[in-house]
Amino acid sequence: MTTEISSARQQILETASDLFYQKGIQHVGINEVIAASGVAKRTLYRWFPSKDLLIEAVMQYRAAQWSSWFETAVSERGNTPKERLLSTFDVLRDWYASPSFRGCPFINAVLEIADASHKAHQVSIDLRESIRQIIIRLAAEAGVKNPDLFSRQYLLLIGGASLMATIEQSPDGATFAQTALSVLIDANIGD
Amino acid sequence: MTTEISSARQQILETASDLFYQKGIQHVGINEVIAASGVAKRTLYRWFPSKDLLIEAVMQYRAAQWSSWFETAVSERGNTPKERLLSTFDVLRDWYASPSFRGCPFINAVLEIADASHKAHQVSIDLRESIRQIIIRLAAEAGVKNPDLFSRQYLLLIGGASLMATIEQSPDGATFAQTALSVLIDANIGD
DNA sequence: GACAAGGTAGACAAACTTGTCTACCTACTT
DNA sequence: AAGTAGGTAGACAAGTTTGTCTACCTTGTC
Repeated sequence: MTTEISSARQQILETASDLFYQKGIQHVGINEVIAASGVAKRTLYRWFPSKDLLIEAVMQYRAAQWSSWFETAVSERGNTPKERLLSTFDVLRDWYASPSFRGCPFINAVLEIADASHKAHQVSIDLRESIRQIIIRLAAEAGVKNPDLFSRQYLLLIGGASLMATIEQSPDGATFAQTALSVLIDANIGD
Repeated sequence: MTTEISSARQQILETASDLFYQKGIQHVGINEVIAASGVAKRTLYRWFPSKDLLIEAVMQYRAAQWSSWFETAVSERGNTPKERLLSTFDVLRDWYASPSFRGCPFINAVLEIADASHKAHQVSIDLRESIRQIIIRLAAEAGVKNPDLFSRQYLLLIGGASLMATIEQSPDGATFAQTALSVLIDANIGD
């Protein structure tokens, strides 16, 4: 067997990830994933005993990818803590403006699945918390007085910007958020 | 026929509205709406020739209700323009804290339907615009220098707060947003 | 060679979904 | 009375969805 065949699980995961994101989790059935990934149904169920488990695995896979991407992109921008904070919305604006953007997959999943007990819901909560921890660190470095409150306000802005990008199909939310964030930073430094 | 029977359409609309909101649009089939509303299938299809048309009608119905409720609640609070702006998040916090809260129906619908060409998507866009117009008016009254930008930042905050309430099941996002909004107001007045 | 692991195609089946239709009823208007 | 409008119960049907299963293949290990 070649490497390709021994990575059927990976192929399924990536294919499902793309399809779920592009069309919506509830709009893509497992037969579509099978057809697009080129694996047999037996194989899919061998690795993912149910659709819910596939969804969960996909969300975890995407969360790991997104976190990695975000941390890397942010760390490569800005020279000062404040710049780095603001640059996060430059990173996001690029994402929102990309042709394949179809919303934040972690927000999408929670609302599409509409079940707070689903494991994918917890993945979203965990990801938000990891974003918040990044922001707390950057905010503290920038001398923000209350990094905890600031990080929660940050989550509001990032959520709102993502929604604006999704609903109004405009990446400008990132710029509005950046402007607001700059005001919040200045209001919370130096007093 | 009694009044009750002549309002079958209204009964369907209200029942579907509740079910779609509580369980998710894609998770409720028309047979469930029929069973819960007590109308015949023939009657449902008489008034709503397809599920999509029912969804559209429901979203329009909810948008009218929501707008009315929001305007009224806001107009009854605050004595100054700034207070009125901030009070919007008091109104929203109460909503987020209510037992039946399950997210913003207009955000939910867009993400659940996952089709930008669906009429319900436009309903959400229009509602956001109507919120924005309310905020532009209040902001101008408060002396905010750039009501347009401010109103867009407001949309970010209201979207983010709704998501926080939905995903983290915490109404505190409204408080964080209120704090941020207060800073934004102060930073945009008087210079 | 025998067995295990991982793979293939796709048939099968129960349940669900949306929408169409039959047959009938009630109340109102002309 | 006849016709219209709005209503009832629910059968029917095609298509979709998730999951189970049959039959077979390839590769690697013992």
